[in-house]
Amino acid sequence: MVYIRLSDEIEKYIKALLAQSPSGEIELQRNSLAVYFRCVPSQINYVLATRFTLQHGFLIESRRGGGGYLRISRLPAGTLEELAREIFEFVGESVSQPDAAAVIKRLETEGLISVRESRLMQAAVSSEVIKESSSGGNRMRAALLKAMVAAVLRR
Amino acid sequence: MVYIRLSDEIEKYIKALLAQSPSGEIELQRNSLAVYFRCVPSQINYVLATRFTLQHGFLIESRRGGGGYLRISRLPAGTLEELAREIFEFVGESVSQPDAAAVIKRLETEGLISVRESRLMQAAVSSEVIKESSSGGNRMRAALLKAMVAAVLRR
DNA sequence: AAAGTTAAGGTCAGTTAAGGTCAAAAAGTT
DNA sequence: AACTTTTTGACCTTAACTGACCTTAACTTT
Repeated sequence: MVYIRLSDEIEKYIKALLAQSPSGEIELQRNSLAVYFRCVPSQINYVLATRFTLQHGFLIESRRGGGGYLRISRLPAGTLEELAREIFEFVGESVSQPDAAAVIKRLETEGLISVRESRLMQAAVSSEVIKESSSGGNRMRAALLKAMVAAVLRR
Repeated sequence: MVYIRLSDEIEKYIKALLAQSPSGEIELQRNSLAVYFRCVPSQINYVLATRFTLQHGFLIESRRGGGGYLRISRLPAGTLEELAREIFEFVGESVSQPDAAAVIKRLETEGLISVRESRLMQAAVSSEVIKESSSGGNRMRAALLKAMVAAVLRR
């Protein structure tokens, strides 16, 4: 049971830092973080790329060279309508399962949908469900996700 | 001839673990289990597929890759859940759109799901969504509906 | 000022560690 | 014998992690 995923630890650490920051923004150095977690620096990039994307509601800015840094900011919550529009834009004709999951998770953490609703939607876009429909799973999932967002949106 | 069926042993083992878990949910690794029972890993999938389905009252979630796991949860038992079980039974491998709609409507009038959740589910099983996936829409819808009911059910 | 050095962060391909799928062989049942 | 269930193994996909190599910026030296 002791499968400590380094990536998960780093994710938690960054989120804790963010939670403590009143501005919702932190600045840190990739190398220092890597030293702290005794890992290779590119591990940090992996974590950022898999858990702190725009879809997850985060913005990463950085600067190279001497005195370089990573700035991670939590994007401010919009209204359900705004977010929905963004999501429609992003989803387009096709979404992967992880992207869909990130979007739903974001809706939940923004408090726009309940935990139950989140689970509902996650279930609907899960790979197990999608693979039942032999055809282009991603295309189908996109239609599904959009329809569900629209449903929650409806007054 | 009292041959010991490996699958039965694995089933018993998992159920014992579940019984000991206060949350009704356990997380384990397929490989470790396979090593424990000295069998091929895919044997675990067989057991899960034949004895831990939604109809049996279990929900399987999993994650691949490094640090992957199998999460097995027992769906809560009670009168409400009886209904869910009935629905799984009724839905089976395939449902029409009107049947699916009726099922959802029933869940709503029984007070088991909220109006929003109902709309969510209706949206998901709507014909427009389903026909996006050219293949057997009814089969797909069945899987979808079952997964969603399970999702709302889960504690 | 130009060149060199050092201190960052970025990319990407490769390795390892999981779980998933499927079809065929084996075992058991009727 | 025919049928069903179980078991196996070859092959696949995904996630985590690593290291070699690249780019950019600041600092130092000539």
